[in-house]
Amino acid sequence: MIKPSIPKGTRDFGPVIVRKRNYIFNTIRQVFELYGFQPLETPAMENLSTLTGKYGEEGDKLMFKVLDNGDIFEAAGKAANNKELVAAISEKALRYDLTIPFARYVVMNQNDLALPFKRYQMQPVWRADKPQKGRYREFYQCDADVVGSNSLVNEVELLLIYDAVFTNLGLAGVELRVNNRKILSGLAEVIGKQELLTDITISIDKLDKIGAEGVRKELSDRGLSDTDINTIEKFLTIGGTNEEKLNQLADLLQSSATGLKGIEELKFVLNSGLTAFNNEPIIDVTLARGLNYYTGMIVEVKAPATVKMGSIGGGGRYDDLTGLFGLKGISGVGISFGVDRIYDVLEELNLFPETAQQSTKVLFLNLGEANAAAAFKHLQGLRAKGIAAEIYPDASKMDKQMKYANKRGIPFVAIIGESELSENNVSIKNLATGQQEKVAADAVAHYNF
RNA sequence: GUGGUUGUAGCUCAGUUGGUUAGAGCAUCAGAUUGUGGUUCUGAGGGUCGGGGGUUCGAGACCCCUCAUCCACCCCA
Repeated sequence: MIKPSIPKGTRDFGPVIVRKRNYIFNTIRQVFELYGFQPLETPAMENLSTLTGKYGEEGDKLMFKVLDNGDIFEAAGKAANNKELVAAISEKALRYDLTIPFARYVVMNQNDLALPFKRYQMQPVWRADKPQKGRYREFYQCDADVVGSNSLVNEVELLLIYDAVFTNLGLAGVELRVNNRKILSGLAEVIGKQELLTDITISIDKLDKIGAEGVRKELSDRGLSDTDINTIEKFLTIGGTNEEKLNQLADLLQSSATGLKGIEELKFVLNSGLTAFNNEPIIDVTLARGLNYYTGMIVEVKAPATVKMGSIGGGGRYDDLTGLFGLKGISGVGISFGVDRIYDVLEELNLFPETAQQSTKVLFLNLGEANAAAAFKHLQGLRAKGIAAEIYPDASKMDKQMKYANKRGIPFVAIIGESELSENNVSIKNLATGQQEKVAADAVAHYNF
């Protein structure tokens, strides 16, 4: 006998969990649709050539490659090294994220798409990472992106989507943190070390984790002078209200045109006057985000301070994403929801509504052929009214059927035994209260389950 | 890729300095109960102690290898 198991870093989602996950997916989807985003699905596999090189060296390593069919033995023999071997025996790989397939789609369909194109996509992606807490080899991403528009109105709309989704999920106290890559570029410019921009952002991004001292040390290791580090430290300690932060930034970055542009952009996004937020976005100058293709606004959503959880969503503007596939000059901006983490937060704060956890409302007990036949009429009547109802398929002992209802979490049991059959009524028992009442047969469809 | 943790029943875990037939709770099944679940009582089934090798009169325990697991780092969602 083989001991059943699933691959490392993958998960089964049982009925209870799928329901709760769907509640999150549905809430997000509903908001995406309300804001005019259109659904897109792309294949689980992409051509290896579409994906390689798009996520850096690390990404290529973490990509799941799909073995070619047929005789790979012969092809493998001709390979001289690992890289050639992979090329010889694999031409497809599992989707690594949703953004690159989206870019590929836009380029392939550029003649048919009405730009700006607003799409959302909720599908699993795969990474051959070493699994650990909150980190899996198969996980879902929920992205919404706009391509083909430089307007900052898109940034505002995407922030509103975050605001709406978390409001609809009943998750109060989330923090929408925003920054702008141009501000970080401006900082590097002011220091005169533009070539170290990536190193600077990577270090700054770790401030929460390793503290000011840690950042200092890392910056120094990456080749920055004490004067540079002092400037960066001054930058990192910028505080106060959004307006005060913007003023301090303007002061610090006055010699950088790029930096000032970033400040202008942030100002617009925050004070567009277009609308009001439930969760007002907060400027966080230390926000950097790892991906270095971002070029404008960047955003990250932090879970309420009461739960120990990092980011539950993030995104930003990137220029020229489709340039990789030969379509230049198309700018995009997008956001992403971390569904697994949102799930954990809702679970911890007990925020899943009852309706997200219930399936069948009524179970009709099966007490023999004639009784079951009577039950069937009620079943169809209830289903027509949108009430989930089912009958226990076997005429088992009553107590077994009751136990089944209990275990399934079905709130009501309907009993049609000999006496009910002759009296033309149904006994309906509420399993939560233990109370039971007889309801006339023709009134069952109107019963308040 | 680096460092560490833990592998014993379906699940969560006990198991003393190495010593007879490896235990508990939960879960499962049956009965108490031929029309009433969630509470209670009685009983039953269920384990090659992750796998392989070694030390020993004797290994679940000690040693080596290996596999799996979870956690941290790197990186990321």
